[in-house]
Amino acid sequence: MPKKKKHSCKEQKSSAGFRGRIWIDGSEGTFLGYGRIVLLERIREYGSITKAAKSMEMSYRHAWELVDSINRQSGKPIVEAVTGGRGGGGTRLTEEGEKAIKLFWKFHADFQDFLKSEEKKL
Amino acid sequence: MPKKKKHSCKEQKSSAGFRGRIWIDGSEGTFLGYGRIVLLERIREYGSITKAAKSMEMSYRHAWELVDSINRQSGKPIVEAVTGGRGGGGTRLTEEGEKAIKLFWKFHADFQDFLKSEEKKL
DNA sequence: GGACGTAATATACAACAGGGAATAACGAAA
DNA sequence: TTTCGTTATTCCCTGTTGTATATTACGTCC
Repeated sequence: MPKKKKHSCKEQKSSAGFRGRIWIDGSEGTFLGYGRIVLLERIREYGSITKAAKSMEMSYRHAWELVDSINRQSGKPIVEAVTGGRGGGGTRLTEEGEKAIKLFWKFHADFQDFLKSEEKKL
Repeated sequence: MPKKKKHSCKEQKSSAGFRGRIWIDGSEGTFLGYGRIVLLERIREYGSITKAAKSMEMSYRHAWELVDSINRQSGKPIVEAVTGGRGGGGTRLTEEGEKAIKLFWKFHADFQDFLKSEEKKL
């Protein structure tokens, strides 16, 4: 499992001076943000919270808390964990999770466009 | 000096699920954000970092560091401090500071519109 | 039944941001 | 010269946040 580039705020940064961050809120505050989305994608890729966390240089505990927060705030489960069994189990994304990721990236892309348009106004 | 409402993230929150925060970047990272702008406006109102900080329930130390960061990253000074003298001195906004505040609020208003339009797309 | 690797959970530890308090410097006004 | 309230600066303390570590639970495969 190769280590992937750690998420940093710079990935949110536009070329010029205007910057920002977006989230989708839930009942407990943040429901989905950039970091959580990356985590979900890594879980999809590795099928394991443990491996996903390691690939982001994030502690398992933190990753698990994020996943738990996401699931608690979603009507339908976003990720489903299997414990025990061959390989010890694992975690997979639900169809609802895929839809949530798509929704966030659309929001994110629109926001990048917004930042660009703001900078053009200068 | 009456205590004013402390800034909280909720002031950034839109009615529905889409939320976000914006900043204007400088050479050291954040140059102007929501909290810094409120601080500048309080300084304009009170003519004093001490009073401005108290009105926001922010420590003087923190307020001074923010002001210092703002001035360091701006070509022209944003706030000018006078030390000593009757009343101990004070701090006032420069014309450049006024322009910076206007610029940020415009950016902020555009962003609020953006959030609203995103929510309408749902 | 034992091994394996993961989820789930608790506890202790480290790092850091920010708060609070203390102090010196400052300079006009009385 | 003394007074005054502010700026500027330092030091210590605390709360929070996340890390590291250890332990238990789990279920399939050998």
